Amino acid sequence: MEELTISEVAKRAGIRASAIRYYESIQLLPPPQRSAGRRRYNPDVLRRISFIQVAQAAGLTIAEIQTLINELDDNMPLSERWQTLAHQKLVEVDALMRKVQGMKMILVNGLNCRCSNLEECIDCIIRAETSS
Amino acid sequence: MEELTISEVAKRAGIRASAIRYYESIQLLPPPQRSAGRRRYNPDVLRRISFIQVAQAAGLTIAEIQTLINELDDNMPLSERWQTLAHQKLVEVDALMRKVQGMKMILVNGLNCRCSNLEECIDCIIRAETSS
DNA sequence: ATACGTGTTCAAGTTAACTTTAAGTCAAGC
DNA sequence: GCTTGACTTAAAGTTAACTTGAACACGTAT
Repeated sequence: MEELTISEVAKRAGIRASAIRYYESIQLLPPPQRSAGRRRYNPDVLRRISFIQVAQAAGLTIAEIQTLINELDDNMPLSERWQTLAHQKLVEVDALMRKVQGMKMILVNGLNCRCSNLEECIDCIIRAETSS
Repeated sequence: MEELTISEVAKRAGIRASAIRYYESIQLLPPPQRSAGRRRYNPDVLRRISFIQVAQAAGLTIAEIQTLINELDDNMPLSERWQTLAHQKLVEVDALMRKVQGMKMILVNGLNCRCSNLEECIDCIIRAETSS
């Protein structure tokens, strides 16, 4: 079992060493062993980091990932906590989706804009916006 | 022509007075007249603010809205500048849309998760993620 | 011995778009 | 004359998720 330096872990995970130290400082990663003061990581840490990355990609905040991982005193199984969060987050993500679609509509309207001055254009854009 | 106080403008526009002062400080809004030191607004300012709000809803940053409004030395017509920005922004918004869809997929997978511990769940989630 | 590369900690900086706070001004009502 | 409420400014604070900087330690190659 080869131990990894922090920069090796960073490289393999595709993040910066400073991010790893930050995760450790907020208890998202457990403190690793040290050799001459330097961190030495078991390759298992890479799975942990992958989890963090997937959770972030799903829209969970670091704070939410923390409670997901660290609430050991809570006897709810992990899958249940994950599902609870996934449920909440799906509501947020659906709202986000609608917002992005709204953004797109405004922009597409903007592409059809033929106004020559600000006053005119303001009315044109607002008309397009409120009529949709 | 009734002039409005800053709090009346704020109320009608649905923003805070501090936001209006901020917009003025960064030249997004022109400095209004003063009466006894207090700002007095022509109701026209409400159209300006609507424009800012629509542009923000379209995903433009304040900096982008600034260049859109304030680049008067540039002889490109407003509609053209707006279209250039809309074009760029549509690319970003499409990327955002794909990201949000990715978020949703991860979350829906999460709802099917039946893992009982972290190790198992990490693998389960990452498997679902990488197989999609 | 010394320079180098990589590591360490802790505090402060980054970004956007405002908000909050502190300290002071002003007109009107009592 | 004094209180009240709305206003003014400039500077500092907010949020998330890190990054950067300063000052120092360590082991290895020269």
